[in-house]
Amino acid sequence: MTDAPYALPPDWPTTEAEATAVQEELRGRVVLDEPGPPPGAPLVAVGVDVAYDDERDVVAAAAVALDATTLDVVAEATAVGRVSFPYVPGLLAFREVPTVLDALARLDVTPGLVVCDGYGLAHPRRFGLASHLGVLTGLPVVGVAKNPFTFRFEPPGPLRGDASPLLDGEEEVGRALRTQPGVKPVFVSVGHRVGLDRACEHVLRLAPRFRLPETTRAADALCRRALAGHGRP
DNA sequence: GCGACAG
DNA sequence: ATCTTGTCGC
Repeated sequence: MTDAPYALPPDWPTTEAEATAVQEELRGRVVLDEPGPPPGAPLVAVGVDVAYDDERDVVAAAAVALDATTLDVVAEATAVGRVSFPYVPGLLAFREVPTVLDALARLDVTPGLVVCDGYGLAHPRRFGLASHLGVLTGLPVVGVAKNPFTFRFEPPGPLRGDASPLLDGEEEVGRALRTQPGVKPVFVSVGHRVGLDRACEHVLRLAPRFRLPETTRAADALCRRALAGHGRP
């Protein structure tokens, strides 16, 4: 018997109370003292995202692997599942992780870095979607969100690459990063096995032209296609 | 106690 | 997340 790649734990929760307990358990296994993949070296960066059909209770996930230097797509995978958890702020991971793991398992390359929508450390309990994905896969994971959630920040400078701390009180839980000049920043936080400095360097490199990193854009487009192409060939 | 709150 | 056309601009 070999272990399936990226399998869910046997005690994966279905209720909010169970989820809180599982989250605490996983949080004890996060690794925050690794610098992460060096920005200069060759890297496969994988974007993951999900789309929902609330009518049919269906969720589609996509994983798209890019060469982080050329931004060429080197692999793609999708997975479709049932929505098995409600949207609860702070517990987003339990809604998205199962189907995302399926998509990652179907990818025929090993990710050097995973980029997901949402947060890692920038989370009420310091353990968001990116953190869950990191601990469950063992991969370096960074979270890139479009909104500041509940956190405060001073607007970063206007230039591409300018950044400012994302703050929970006095604590820097992430960074507001300007990926395009004069455009609203994205909100970067670390998930697992990556430091914030390198996380921002990678995100910046992955977003040479648009606000969101190409990993996110590619995964977003693919999961929407997967959802649409479901139910009628 | 209630609302706000990533996707 | 999702509901949603054309339109303005580089």
